[in-house]
Amino acid sequence: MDRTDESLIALRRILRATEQFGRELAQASGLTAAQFRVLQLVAEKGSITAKEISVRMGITQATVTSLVDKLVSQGMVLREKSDRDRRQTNIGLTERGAHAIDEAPDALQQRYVRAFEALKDWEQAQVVASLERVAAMLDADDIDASPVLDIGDIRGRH
Amino acid sequence: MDRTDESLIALRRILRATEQFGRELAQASGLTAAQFRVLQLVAEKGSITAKEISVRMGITQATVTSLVDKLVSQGMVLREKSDRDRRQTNIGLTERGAHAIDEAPDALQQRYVRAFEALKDWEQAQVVASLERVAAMLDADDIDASPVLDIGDIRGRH
DNA sequence: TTAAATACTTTGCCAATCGAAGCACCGAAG
DNA sequence: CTTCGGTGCTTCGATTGGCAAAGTATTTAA
Repeated sequence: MDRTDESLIALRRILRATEQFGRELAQASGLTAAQFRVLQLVAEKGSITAKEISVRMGITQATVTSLVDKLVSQGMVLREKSDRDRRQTNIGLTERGAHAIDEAPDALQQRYVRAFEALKDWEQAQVVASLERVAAMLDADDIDASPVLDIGDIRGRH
Repeated sequence: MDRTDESLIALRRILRATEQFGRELAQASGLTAAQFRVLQLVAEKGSITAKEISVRMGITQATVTSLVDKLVSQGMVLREKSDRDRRQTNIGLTERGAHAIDEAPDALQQRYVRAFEALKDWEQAQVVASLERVAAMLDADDIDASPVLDIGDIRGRH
């Protein structure tokens, strides 16, 4: 088996583990993975528009609306019309939301974080470099958006 | 920002790109990502039971049934009662299924594969090593849950 | 002032997934 | 041979995430 296959297999393992991760998170926090990601974005920016969430997550606004609905009904975030532009809705974190962020992820990432931090310094550096490299190789957006000519030309219909 | 965060961010990028990947695959092949994974398992083993699919994919049998239903209705696979144990259903690949496997994935992995193969030898080695390491760190989770025997019982509430 | 663009919501749809309940079948214990 | 608990699968009813299209405000350009 060649290296390419090995790398694909490892990738698949990563994906699989992560899916599982997400399901456990759902269990543990009462939030689903998608809802949690929204919550993280809100927390990260303090206040954020639906539009920006949709762009950052790569989903449509309609979907954002429905995710935010769920978070609102759980009291995790709240909507507020923007004053600057009254078409916009700013989504902000509540106490509960902040609390959920603090609690939930910890349990989930802990294992990975611990293992990662147990690596030697140069090992960590190597892992980060490799992950970033892989991310770049996979990231279609990069390629679409970049002026690079040699890749992806044949792909056609998008 | 510390290395741990960097690695988590890169991981997230990988996941996101992969989701996108899946959606493109759905577009290109008429199969969804989940259906495609089932198809791959069938192809890999030649003939496989629903149970085994559910274990390998980490989903319930109910879900497998519905995925296989869709593949059957598209003529990609077929069901056959096992002779050895008539409770079991063996799921086998059709011509069309085999064909779909040959066609679809290629177009999709191409981007990654090309980029990967463009790396220098030592870079490839490093990427593979890092991915495997990360997979192992994430999988640790599985190890808790996966003594295949007790799965689904101990974990209880799902 | 009016028309086009933008930000969001609503509606109606589909896929993936689950748990619970049901059916068929196997194997072991009588 | 009959009965009964476990196993493999399907059915049913929900929920979530996701999308596209149409609708509602609101801003901006003409």
